[in-house]
Amino acid sequence: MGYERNEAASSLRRGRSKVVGIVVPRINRAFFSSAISGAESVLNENGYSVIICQTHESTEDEIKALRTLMSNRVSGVLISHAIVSTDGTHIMENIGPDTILVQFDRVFSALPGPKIVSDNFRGAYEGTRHLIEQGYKRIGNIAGYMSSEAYVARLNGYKQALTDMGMEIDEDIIFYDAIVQETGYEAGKKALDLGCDAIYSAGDFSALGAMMAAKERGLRIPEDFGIVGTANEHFTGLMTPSLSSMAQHPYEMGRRAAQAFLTSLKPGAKVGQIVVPMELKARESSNRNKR
Amino acid sequence: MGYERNEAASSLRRGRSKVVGIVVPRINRAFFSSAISGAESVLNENGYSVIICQTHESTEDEIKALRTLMSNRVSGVLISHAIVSTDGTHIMENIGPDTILVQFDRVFSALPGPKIVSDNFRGAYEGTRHLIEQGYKRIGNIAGYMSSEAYVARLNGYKQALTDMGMEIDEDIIFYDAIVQETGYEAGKKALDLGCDAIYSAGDFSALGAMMAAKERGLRIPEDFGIVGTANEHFTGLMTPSLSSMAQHPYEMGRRAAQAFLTSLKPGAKVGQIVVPMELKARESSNRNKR
DNA sequence: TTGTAAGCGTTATCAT
DNA sequence: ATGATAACGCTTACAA
Repeated sequence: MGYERNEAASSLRRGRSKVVGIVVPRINRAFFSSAISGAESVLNENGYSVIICQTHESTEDEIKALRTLMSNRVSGVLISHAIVSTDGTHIMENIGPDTILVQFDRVFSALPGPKIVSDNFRGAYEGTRHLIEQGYKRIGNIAGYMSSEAYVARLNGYKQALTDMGMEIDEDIIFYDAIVQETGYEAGKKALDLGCDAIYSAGDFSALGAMMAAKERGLRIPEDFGIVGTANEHFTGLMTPSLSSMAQHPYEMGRRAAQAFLTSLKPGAKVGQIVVPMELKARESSNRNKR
Repeated sequence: MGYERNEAASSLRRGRSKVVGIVVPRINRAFFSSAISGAESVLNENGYSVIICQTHESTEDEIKALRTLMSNRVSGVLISHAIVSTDGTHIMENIGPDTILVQFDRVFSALPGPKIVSDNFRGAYEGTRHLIEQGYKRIGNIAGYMSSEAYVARLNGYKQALTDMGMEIDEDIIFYDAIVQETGYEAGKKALDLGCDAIYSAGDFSALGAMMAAKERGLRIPEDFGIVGTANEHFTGLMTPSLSSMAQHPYEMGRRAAQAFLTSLKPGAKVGQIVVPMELKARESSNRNKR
């Protein structure tokens, strides 16, 4: 009827806006843009708009984003924290007492509220076991930052798989803080120097770097050297050889995060931790038994 | 001083919120997420928040998104329209008279306001000329949807290059409405049947499909068949052979769109069309003169 | 059931 | 210059 609703007036009166804030390190990262996409879809269906903030992996920007969202009186915040944020106190200090906080992917388990995480332990476990089953004998690990619980879980999954399959854990062939292509390349070279014939990497870009290192030494993949990455980035299926990877389900995780927010809206309803399974995408880089 | 600003009250009073809406077909597409990332960066620096809406390539959702943004009294809208939206009347009908409208990438030149576009004509021209210079003799074209001015420009650039280099334009080897991998694959097969030894594609995914088709027939790339795509998607540099592509600059375009909004805020200031150049990334798939 | 009035916090305007 | 006041439009509580 030609009438146009004014959300600002509504928000002012109710003290809450029909808006949910999403805080991520970077929007233009496949994982996060898919998660945002999933969250936006279910929130829109339920009458909520979405404000996006990127933190550029800086704790300072994270605080700024939270402040902005608070002054917009958002009903909820879905957040995946910056890798450098080592604990969640700054989050608790900058979020309103009745703003619903949902963490996803990178979470602080000490903070209250719903958390949506990949089954990082199991994923890393399966990725590593897959390599062992393919006959690789000395499997290195490119680990991420130990400030992130997700990377800690992946490291533990890797270690557990080795133990369960009767292999030794050798700290020399675990490469910390390596998640980009360059650091993966360096880690790959060191791993080769130390006699590795395979690597499980907690990231795809670092796995790509390790593959470059192996190719550079003239090794055949997967015959001489096997690699499994993590995240199932789009490029993994397109390269030659294609890169095996533990797939996460970012779109689904975004949807779950949004749903967790919606159910938390109802008084009394409590959502705990939701674990989304990971899935082995076995491709050429680890398929020694081809044919 | 413990005081927390209420943007809702401010928006109500001023009739405008310090928020800009961004409307794109899909957030989780490399081009758009980078453009959003760029826009968000400059808007945040200037005290604006960003509300993101995806239209899923549907005109209906596009209208819904615009309505949501209007009820939030956003100061501006940065939009890249759905491919099926054939004209911009629905945009003009659903946007407030004093909301600043900025179009980017997919634009309707009939609509008023700033427009940020890639130099699609020049880009396609250079991509095609590059193939000719590499010695390919019969160059097909995978074109997109003619409802989009960007794809029309790319088609025209392709034709102009042929004409300028003294080659015939053959409508039989121009494949319309093909922008995804499957349609590119089909187009590739037909192109081969019709004697093409190269293809310029208006998209990277369709170029990938065409490459698959050529590989399937046992052709060597680039010796027997050359390919240039468009958009410089991340995977293009990682595949084997790597795919030559005309790069767009989405992050930069997002920044420019945001800047256009900010300058339009000043009364009297008019921003017209901003053309961002494209850049040839010549890789293996078209490099016949290797060595 | 339907209707009326007060008040949310900011900002523009007007009076001091 | 500084300070008081009214109004933005919606929601909710309360009255009819």
